[in-house]
Amino acid sequence: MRQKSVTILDIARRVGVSKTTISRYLNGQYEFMSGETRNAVARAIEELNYRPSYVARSLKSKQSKLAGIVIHSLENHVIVLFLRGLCDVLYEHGYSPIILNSYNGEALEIQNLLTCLDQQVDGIILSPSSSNFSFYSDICKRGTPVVMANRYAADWQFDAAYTDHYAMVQQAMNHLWGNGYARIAFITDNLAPISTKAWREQSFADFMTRVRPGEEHDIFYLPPGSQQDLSVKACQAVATFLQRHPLERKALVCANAAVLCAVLAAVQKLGISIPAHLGLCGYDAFDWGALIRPGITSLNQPFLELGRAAALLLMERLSGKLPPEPQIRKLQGELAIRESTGSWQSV
Amino acid sequence: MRQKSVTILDIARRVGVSKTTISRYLNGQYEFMSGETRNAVARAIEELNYRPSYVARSLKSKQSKLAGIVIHSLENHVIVLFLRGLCDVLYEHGYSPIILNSYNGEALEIQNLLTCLDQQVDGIILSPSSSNFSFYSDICKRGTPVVMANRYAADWQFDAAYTDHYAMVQQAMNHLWGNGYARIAFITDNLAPISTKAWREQSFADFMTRVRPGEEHDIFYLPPGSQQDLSVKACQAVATFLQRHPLERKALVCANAAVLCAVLAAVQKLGISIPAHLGLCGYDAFDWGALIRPGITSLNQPFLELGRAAALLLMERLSGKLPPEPQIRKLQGELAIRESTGSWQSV
DNA sequence: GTGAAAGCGCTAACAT
DNA sequence: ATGTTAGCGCTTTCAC
Repeated sequence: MRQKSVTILDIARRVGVSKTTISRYLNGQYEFMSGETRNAVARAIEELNYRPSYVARSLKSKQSKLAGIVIHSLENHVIVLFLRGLCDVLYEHGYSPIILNSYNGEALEIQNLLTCLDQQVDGIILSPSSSNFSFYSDICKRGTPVVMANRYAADWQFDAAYTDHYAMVQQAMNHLWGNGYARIAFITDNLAPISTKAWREQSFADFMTRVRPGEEHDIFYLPPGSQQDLSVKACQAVATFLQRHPLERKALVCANAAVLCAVLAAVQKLGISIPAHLGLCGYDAFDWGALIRPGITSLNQPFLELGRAAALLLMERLSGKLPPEPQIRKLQGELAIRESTGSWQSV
Repeated sequence: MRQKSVTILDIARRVGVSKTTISRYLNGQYEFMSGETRNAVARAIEELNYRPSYVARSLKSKQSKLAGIVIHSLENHVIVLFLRGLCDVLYEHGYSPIILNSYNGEALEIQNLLTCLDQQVDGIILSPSSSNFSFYSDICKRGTPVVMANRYAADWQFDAAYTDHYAMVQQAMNHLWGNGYARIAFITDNLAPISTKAWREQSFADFMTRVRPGEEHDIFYLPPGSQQDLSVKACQAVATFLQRHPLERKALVCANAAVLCAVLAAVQKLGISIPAHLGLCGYDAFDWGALIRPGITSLNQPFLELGRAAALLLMERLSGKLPPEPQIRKLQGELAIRESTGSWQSV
């Protein structure tokens, strides 16, 4: 059975003052009481093991000290870095995160946002499942601050923290091209029209247009589907690419970790040797990128910092110290160079 | 500015009934109103876009629909599986998780538990940072149900969901011994005295005592420290083990993923070939265990199911349908067999 | 079938 | 420096 909890009134009675004084004490307004009562209150709180109720507090003051985290998916393991980054700064500011998984679905995402509002969160960090934002503005009208994370659209009127995917892919392209890979292909999947994925592709296309003006780009799309399907399609893509440019040094840039995995499976199945036959650059292949032989060169998003930045942005917004315009925090990723994009050995 | 939200009173006024009726409607007590009013209320709620406030509700009824998740650490990537499992069933039951990271620290863990109580969560799922439970019973006295996850101690008076590590290690030992590995060593780290880690060691020791009665066990302890330190110590351990039994077929069982990584680094540095010179069995090496060449045989904990089981246990406890005695859900892990424990090729 | 009224634990405007 | 009082939005007892 739930123990009857001690309230502000119990403290007040014990000290022999009114609830107001206790409330003031709790809110640090010590200038409104004598040092004597202040001590007495402190002692009573200690003795009765009193803890203020956030629920009662937020009913009145509209401050729940809760932050809603609505996340597109909890499928990818690296997302935990993002979560940790969030937690790091939320805790520091006395906030607790309510984590809601959208399972990559828009309907659930909306549900989750509503749940946040229902629970009276002070602010929301939204890592959206798509770039469709029609509903988000509705939420915004409710007055709860929203920070967009990991995704971005120029016409959003939201604070946002995201990775500069364009710059990341440029970095990889420069590295590959500079290392003598004359033919570079891009391989991506065809999932939801996500802004950041489009950027990666655009970045690739822009680079190729610059270094090989007028030529068609080697770009491959993996259809949505099971891991199995993906791997079959990846085989075809890799084989096609290799045949298309028999005499030149080739490299493949993967648009994300799932695609990378499919390509790795394909490479193994086809008996292709990396980087001898094909250079390979992955995406978000953190620790395991280094464990594999050969090590996989990878574009790594700064997930921890992304989480930190998003949470910090929310905290700043809640503090009211930010100008009213949406604030943007664009973070740079890192190219971890390993053997898979090394020099050409022999075919 | 926060938009003034529509309350139960607004609905009541619009329909021309009292707050009570609306409240009854919200709680599904339709037997207390005419079908007519019932429809009218439904319409008004729809039209005014009303959403009940969980905060107000929980102030009165002590039901926040919040579950506190206090997790020992957010460092390991696989923990996300556990979280997802939790979320899966919490959402299903209309609960939202507040996730609190203890950063492997007992003080923070206590903080987190208090935060849970402060936020009036209906129940807590605690993945403890140690087996020291003196404080937990205090929490329990407050009346908030607690489910222990991932750790277990026989004298805890808590519901619990955890992996049967003893059986898992036995599985690995049987596999190795059956495959002709005559010398099997166990390598673990020396961190917090965690029940589950002790079991793994015990399971190893019991097996060895059975198959090699009277002989000393090959067991190695890695000291706490940086990734670097770990790797140096792992080198020593591996080298020692190899020298100790020059003529026999040898295998190493790693107590967890961190140790496995250190051993992999050591193996690479020492130029040892797996499984030719040394069989290797990891722990919790999920996807990447299969990507590495050779693939790493691994004992995998059922994290997703663990999360599900813990959450389900909490839901059942909250429903009041469970007998008062602590309930235990012991889950079986799986041995994923790959090349690293394959047949002996040559030395 | 429906409503009035008290109150959950706290805050804050307005006294004194 | 401290108290009175009226809520916050909802639930619930009791009355009609």
